[in-house]
Amino acid sequence: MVTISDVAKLAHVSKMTVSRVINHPEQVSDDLKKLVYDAMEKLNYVPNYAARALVSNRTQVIKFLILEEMDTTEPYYMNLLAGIAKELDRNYYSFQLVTRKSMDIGQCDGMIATGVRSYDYDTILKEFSKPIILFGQSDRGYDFIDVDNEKGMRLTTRHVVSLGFEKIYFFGIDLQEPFMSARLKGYLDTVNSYGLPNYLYRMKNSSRVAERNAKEILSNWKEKCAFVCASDRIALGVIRAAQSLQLQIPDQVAVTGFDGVFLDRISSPHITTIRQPVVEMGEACARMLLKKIQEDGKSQGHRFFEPELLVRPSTVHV
Amino acid sequence: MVTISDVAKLAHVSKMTVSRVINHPEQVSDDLKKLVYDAMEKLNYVPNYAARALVSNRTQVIKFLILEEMDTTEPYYMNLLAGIAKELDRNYYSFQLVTRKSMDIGQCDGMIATGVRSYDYDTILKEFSKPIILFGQSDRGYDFIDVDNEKGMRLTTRHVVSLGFEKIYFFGIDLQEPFMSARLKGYLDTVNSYGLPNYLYRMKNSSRVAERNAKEILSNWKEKCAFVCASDRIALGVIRAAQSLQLQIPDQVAVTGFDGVFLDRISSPHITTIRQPVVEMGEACARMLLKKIQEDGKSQGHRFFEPELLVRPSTVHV
DNA sequence: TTAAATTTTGTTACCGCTAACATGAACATA
DNA sequence: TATGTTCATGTTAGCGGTAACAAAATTTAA
Repeated sequence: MVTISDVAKLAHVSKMTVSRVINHPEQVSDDLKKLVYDAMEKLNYVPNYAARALVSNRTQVIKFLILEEMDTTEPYYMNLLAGIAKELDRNYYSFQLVTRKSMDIGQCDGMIATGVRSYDYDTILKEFSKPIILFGQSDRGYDFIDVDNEKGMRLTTRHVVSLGFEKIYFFGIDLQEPFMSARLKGYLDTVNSYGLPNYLYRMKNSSRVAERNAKEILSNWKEKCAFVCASDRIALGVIRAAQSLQLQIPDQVAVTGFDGVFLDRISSPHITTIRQPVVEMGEACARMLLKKIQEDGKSQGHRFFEPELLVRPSTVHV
Repeated sequence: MVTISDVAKLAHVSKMTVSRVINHPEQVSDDLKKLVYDAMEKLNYVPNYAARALVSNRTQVIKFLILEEMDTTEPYYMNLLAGIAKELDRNYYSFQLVTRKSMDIGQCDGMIATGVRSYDYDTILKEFSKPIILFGQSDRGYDFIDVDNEKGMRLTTRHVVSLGFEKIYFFGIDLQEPFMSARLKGYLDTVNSYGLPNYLYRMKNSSRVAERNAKEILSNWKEKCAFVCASDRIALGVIRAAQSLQLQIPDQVAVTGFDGVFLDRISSPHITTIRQPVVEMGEACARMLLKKIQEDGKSQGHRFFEPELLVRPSTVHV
């Protein structure tokens, strides 16, 4: 293994100068810097992060806490994880994937938490003293990253309005959480602004439940209608309901989802949905957390990502 | 932060004795051991893994290399990851999620690789000098973990035979890899053993492609037939094809999948499939890798997990 | 009883790196 | 020329832990 001492020897400088070149290059003269860089290159030097972690009293580990039941949300998280991983790699951090049960195991420099529900604040999050970033909007003053949920739902609702639908059902998730309130608001504001009536339904985020509910509504179908759903999973159920009742998609029934991760493309027909740039959001989470760690826990605020409407055959003919 | 020295002071012993209690307790007398344990408890001592990593020249990091396109396989990997994470947590290891591009970034003590194809051996794997475990069977002498693919396919094929189907299509994935050969063999051996003809199709692992192929076959449907598919994704396509042709599932057309992760339950009807115990397999991967690291790279052989047939409405009435 | 062997415990040095301080050179000021 | 002031570089010590050796305590053998 090549160490800082090897580099120092080859460059005929002290270890400290090499260390400075790496961490505070502005303090070193250009001549020496060049010598050191050349030596590093020649020896293929790679810093030892365990040593650095030891001296700076850090771990180079961050935790990713998933508080939701994972199998209801899997495909979504894999992308998020990929984004987080990408940014962490770049900074020589590694991560631990933890759940409620395993979150206390081992040390870390900070945490990204997702699937946080109201009741988690007092139990899980309060205990945690290291920097933390939430994935998913929060109204408790925590730093977070999320897509602009309200705007996303405005986009889908406006989309079906523009297609001439006047009976527009909202199929939401039965959670009293900020992201759902925002999506609901996006729907309500839009139908109100067009002077259309609203039809609110809230249910478990499950394709079967959505299928059942949609079937009931559609069983005595009379006029064309649209379902704007709070998730692709729910949209999937609605599509199946319409198909089993032999209703034409998208002419008699139009359906929109939310997320744009995986399920929208598994469905047939593909689902018009709001794409969340999940990978980029993962990167942003990691970046924000690393910055927060570096700045000694200073609050980083929040950031909403721009939602993107993907128009697909569940609302329009190709 | 509580260190080994704090414990030593409280227990009135040397640092070394504390270290020994942790790593080689058999070398310490019971009296001192008790003193040390009490002190550790009282102070809530947690070892510093960066320090340990430094002195033992390890990183406490393992990499998880995904060589497949991730969005074709996401749901599967999330579970695998969960399993790996669980076992690593227990051993105070963290991990890095890497791809072809990022695999050289940072150090590690070993790697778990998945989605490995024939051409990867000479390019990616040969370069890597640390212990490595493959997820997915291999015929190149690498240590690996997989489900018993051959047996899994025997189970689904035998299942549809037992339901009275005599025309049984095999919808495989167009990859010349050991796992596919094994699944194919499981199908062929079974139909042969019953004196039934075989019908082989191989295609991209995509529900759309499968849908198209199945539609062609089913468009002039005459007799009841079954499709044993090499993935749930392909099975999903076949089910959609049958439904769009108004064929009754499971009476006129029966369908089985493979994997039992996520997609089997997204489908309607749910898919009869082979459940792979993916979480446990992930744990096993991690355990095997840690053992290999500990034993200085010694070969660990391989392990096949038992596949489990899940019977669902895509082959039988509920 | 005493030397030798064995077990238990302590001391030292070092893993690779960096903060804090020490030194020395270059330049400005009086 | 003597005396600060900067700036660039080197020296020292220590982060928390463990291997290797040394010393002390105990057991065994003669």
